[in-house]
Amino acid sequence: MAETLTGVVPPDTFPAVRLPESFYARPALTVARALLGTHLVLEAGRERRVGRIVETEAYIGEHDLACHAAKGLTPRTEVMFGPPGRAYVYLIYGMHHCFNVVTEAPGVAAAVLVRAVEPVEGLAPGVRTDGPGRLCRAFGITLAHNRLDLKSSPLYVRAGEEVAEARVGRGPRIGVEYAGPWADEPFRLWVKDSRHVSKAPSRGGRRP
DNA sequence: CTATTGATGGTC
DNA sequence: ACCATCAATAGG
Repeated sequence: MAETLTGVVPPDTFPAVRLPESFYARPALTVARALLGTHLVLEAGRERRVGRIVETEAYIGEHDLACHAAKGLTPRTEVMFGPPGRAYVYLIYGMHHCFNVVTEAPGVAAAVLVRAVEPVEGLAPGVRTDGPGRLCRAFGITLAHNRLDLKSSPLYVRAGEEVAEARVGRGPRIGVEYAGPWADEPFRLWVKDSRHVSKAPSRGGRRP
């Protein structure tokens, strides 16, 4: 297996494993589903960190009030208006980073938030990778990775094992209650039998 | 220039 | 339930 060469294999020894731009050039919800089971990879020097994506959320465009692009074209959202297959990384609450992949054709501002991965390689035992902030912390993903092209940079996604439809869970996105009717859209997807899916705060549990 | 606000997560 | 902590955004 390639793993036996970890640490001595130059970056881009296996460029073919990268998902092509055509993978990302589709509606965000389609990409969010297709990303389940794929591998997020970050090569930093001799280190390679890999996680199997088990939870995603789709932000489908400017009309989606939960999507940052609903603010229009700004310096922050510009990358979402650009070509598909780029990274959109932002800082939230002053301390956590969130990693997204840009989807759809240029001009359509949509993205998929990667909310959780299962450790596959290069991640210290016990380090949690459930939750968008925790997985970025584990990988070392920061604003320095914003706008990177996933098909030509050390940060990319490669094909993984298929996830059968029966194993896909679906529900409302987390933390977007401000988005009115869009908060209820079931644009969050996860692998049902994974222990590494983030624990979603229960909505609707609030009593008057 | 100042004010507000989070695609969160840890702690109480 | 509280809150740490700052980039981006809206508004003056």
